[in-house]
Amino acid sequence: MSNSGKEPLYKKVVHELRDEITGGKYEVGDLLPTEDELIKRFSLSRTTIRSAIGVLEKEGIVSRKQGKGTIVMDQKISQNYNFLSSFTETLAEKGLKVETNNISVGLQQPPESVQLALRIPDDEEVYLVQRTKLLEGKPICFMRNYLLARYVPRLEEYVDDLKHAGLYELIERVYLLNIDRAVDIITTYMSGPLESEILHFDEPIALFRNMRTTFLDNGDAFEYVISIIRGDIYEYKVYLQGRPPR
Amino acid sequence: MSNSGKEPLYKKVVHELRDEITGGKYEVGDLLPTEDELIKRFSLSRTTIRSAIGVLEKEGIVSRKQGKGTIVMDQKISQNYNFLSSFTETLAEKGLKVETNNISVGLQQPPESVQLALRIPDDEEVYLVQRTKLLEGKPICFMRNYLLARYVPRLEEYVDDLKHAGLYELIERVYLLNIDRAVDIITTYMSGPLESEILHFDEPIALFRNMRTTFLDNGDAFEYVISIIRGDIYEYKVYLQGRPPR
DNA sequence: AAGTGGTCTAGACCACGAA
DNA sequence: TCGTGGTCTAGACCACTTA
Repeated sequence: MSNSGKEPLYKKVVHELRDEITGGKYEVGDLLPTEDELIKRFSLSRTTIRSAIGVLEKEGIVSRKQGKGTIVMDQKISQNYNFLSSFTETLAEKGLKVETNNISVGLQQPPESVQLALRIPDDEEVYLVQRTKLLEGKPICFMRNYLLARYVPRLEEYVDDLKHAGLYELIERVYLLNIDRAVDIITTYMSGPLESEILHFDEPIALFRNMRTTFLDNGDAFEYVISIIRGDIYEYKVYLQGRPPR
Repeated sequence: MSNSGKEPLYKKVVHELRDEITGGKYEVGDLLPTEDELIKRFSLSRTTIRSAIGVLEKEGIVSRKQGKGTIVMDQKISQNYNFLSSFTETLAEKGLKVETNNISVGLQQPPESVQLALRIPDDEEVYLVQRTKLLEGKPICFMRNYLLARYVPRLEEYVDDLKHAGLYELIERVYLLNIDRAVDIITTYMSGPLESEILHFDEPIALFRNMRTTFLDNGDAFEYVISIIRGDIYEYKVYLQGRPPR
């Protein structure tokens, strides 16, 4: 396999094999071609082929068994869970369109809980971005993002962009920051009057509260987000693989 | 580095480096020794060192940057989330002890929702295991596990073991099955009278409903579990890393 | 016994980041 | 420019599964 473009060879193998698997060339439980066969087919070394299969295994769409082969797993269960996606992106994958409403941005002294989550001193300023997410015109989610101000100077000038683009997209495009990991803590509680008003429902319902801390690729905490989500509409999918280390 | 024992060399490197990181030898944001330094220290090839660092990266406790080095991330955020743990194991990690109560086991024709989740015909029998989990003597969780009967024959004979050991432990020890992945779907709803009675609370509260489908390492669905969990006590932590493929 | 994936070596060149 | 991690080769031997 020649490499005229810039993409690494092992990634080309990943793409080709993933397309074949999701395209239905193999049934669930089928064996992928052996490593030797793939070496001949792509004219690549074993190391390269193995690193490609390693990517597919990490994504959960194949499983390797010594002495047996590489088994095709059910791709229905191995969607893009557990990757860092925004609320909008998650629903877009299901073919649902999310709009943003009632955006407000302001510079703040962070409350203590946010200082703790971001591990910052109490004189470090943060931006508070508040907005409502609508699914098919109806409010489904209310979000409060606290962002470290020193990373996103003059954020208020970009409010209009937020109406049409995602916050993460803005951060990566305008401020050239690399967000690559986060921790979500998900709890649930019964709605009160404020939630009823913000999300436009009448009877009390169960709500998700998602507290996310986002980290940059240098290890610094960068953002703390509290999302209040209608529990009667939304659900979380979490993909679990392997036993814990140790 | 000699290999007198059976453990692969790269895993020894993983253990040694992980111990150093969690033991506080490096601060968050510090650089790990370069690959060349580790090659000399362990007297191993670059490939082996890199595969060890790859494991640590997958666990989220380091992050590699081309041209810069390998950065130590905050191990507080990289606990054993997203690995396949039982309810009991998850709480045990926090130092909490969970007891099991009111166990019942029976052979059933599965309801349609379970047939769908496990992808089995409607004449395939399943065991239904029901039980209550207690945290410090108080009910916190009610679980209904549907297990494919052909994988766990005569399960009812092991009910007494379930009082003291976890279900997964029993399955791995007695039936020699390898469970290696699962999908959780988490929703929330308001409790009704039945939930109040089972979990012993008075006022209506918000509950988690966790629907887990468990898969064996051959790709077959094996078990479907519905857990009802008190939302005022429990929380989920999900560790997210990297952007989705494609 | 044969065939599979798992581990490991000793090199090579490339792409990126910082000085 | 130099040092870092990223990719890749062509081999070797081992461990596990199946027949």
